[in-house]
Amino acid sequence: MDKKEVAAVLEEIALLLDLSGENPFKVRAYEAGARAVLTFPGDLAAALQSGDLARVKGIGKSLAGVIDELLSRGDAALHRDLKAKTPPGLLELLQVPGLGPKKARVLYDELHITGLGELEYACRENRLVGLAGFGAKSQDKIRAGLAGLKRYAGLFRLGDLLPLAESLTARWRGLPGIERLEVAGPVRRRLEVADGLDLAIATSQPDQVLAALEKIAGLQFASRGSGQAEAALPQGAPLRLNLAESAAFGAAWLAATGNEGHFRALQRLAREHNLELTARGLFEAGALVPCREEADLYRRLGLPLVPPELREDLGEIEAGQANRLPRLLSSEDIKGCFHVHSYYSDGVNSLEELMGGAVHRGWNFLGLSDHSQSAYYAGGLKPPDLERQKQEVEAKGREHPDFALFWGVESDILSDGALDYPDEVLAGFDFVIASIHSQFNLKREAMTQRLLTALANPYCTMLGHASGRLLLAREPYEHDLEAILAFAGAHRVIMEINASPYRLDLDWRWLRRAKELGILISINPDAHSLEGLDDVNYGVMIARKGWLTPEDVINTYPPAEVATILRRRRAG
DNA sequence: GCCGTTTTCGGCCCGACTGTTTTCAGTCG
Repeated sequence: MDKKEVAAVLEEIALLLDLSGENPFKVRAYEAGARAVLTFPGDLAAALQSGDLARVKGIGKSLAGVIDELLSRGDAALHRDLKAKTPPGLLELLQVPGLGPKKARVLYDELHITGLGELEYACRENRLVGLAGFGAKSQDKIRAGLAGLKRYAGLFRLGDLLPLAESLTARWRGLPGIERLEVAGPVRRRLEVADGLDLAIATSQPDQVLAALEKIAGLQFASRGSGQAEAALPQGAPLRLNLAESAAFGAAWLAATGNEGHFRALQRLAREHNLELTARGLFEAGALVPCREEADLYRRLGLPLVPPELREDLGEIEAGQANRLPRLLSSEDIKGCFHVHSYYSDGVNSLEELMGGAVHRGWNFLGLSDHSQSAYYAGGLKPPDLERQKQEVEAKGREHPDFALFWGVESDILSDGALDYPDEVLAGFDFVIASIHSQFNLKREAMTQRLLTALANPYCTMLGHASGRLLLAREPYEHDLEAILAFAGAHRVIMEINASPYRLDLDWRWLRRAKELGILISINPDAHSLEGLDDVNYGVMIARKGWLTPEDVINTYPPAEVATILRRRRAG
């Protein structure tokens, strides 16, 4: 077990203890232990052996024992026992917004509810009203929460589907009968959420391929039509296969990639050229025009290859005809990033490690930004912590003169729009990311005003995760994004694409508008670990989807120019 | 369960909001 897995078990123990009504301080001890494990700098097993782990704050005798069990056997008796005595389905209830351990426990004890379906039924029967601590409003809130969960059912984040797509294609390429295998569908178009995974396969033996996949991957193809087959992946997402002869692969891949509007527009264009385009191929007077590549097909229609991210029927065909498709940003253009958390707040790595991670990725700058003081739950930095961090940043700067480490902060935007430190403290940072992390339920007007007040602060360099959404988990707060973008454009406030696959916020649908307004974009991984730095790639996908070029994105600028841009904003 | 010590037991404990209450518990970030 690695640190992450150990910490996850400790967290689940905390949750299970909480559900069983244990002493809240004991619960907190396991939560703190999980954090301590996650942020422990060295090797866990070695530290356990040497006794170093027992000296870590937050890890006492009991936790050290549990960790020992986890490392040596892969599980722990306490965890097993708690799971055994917790009714299955009780954990599931905690997904519902507004339902925590206490209330979930009441629902189980009083109504014997152990799952979302039962909970929904109980709400319909009006049975929650009258339970201790429940009333009409809490029942309504739970019902709304359940409806929200249902709305998300059957949808999956790009951040889950894309790695899955990559591992499956890597495994299946080269299977007998498969001449070519490519990702298609919304995942290839880099939509932030999708209803499944589409693959396009070139083969002259579709039956043999499907049989091989059934055997090797344990798939059961529920439907199997002409050139198509569908199965449920073990991970829960539907897998749709589109099979075609190599000579028609271009059309099959294009059709399977979509979107529908884009493909239909191409079909219309084909008719204008006296051609017929279907998922089975491109035809001229009934005869197949061989197009193995999508590019062949676009060329026949008088178009350059439209990058898959742009295929949303949002003017990309017209732009292609006018030869005005943008030179899209790519991961190779990235030279660094902002919005990285260290172990000073809720990240797990040291400054040295994070800088190493940046260098390893071929970057030459990094913008460190831990949480500000009001973010208690995330270990937000008080002024003395800032002083310590500043000294370390300066020391690192001297040690690594070829690398630019910018010192910043992710400042909470307080409810009145103020930032989380006085101006004289803010003035000490190289940059400030202003973000909302609490009080999400303001009315649209008040929330917009709050955001505008924050942006009007000259020390606010950029706005973090503008909408506050969590994909498939939390809707955006109410706000007038047009007004916010207009202000940002007029006052040179940078807008973040939060590249965490849980956020992807700004939404790509607003990026062309942002560009129109002259806004500079920063692709921010919101990294809490070294691996988190790679989330920049999701930001690049979203930027491409929003037609952005390297010039639109601060991550592509050399460090000296970045520094100038940061200073310029302050000068007003 | 952990910590710290005036050392083996008492304290730990953010702040806002909501909804259920009649002074507070639960939830959330």
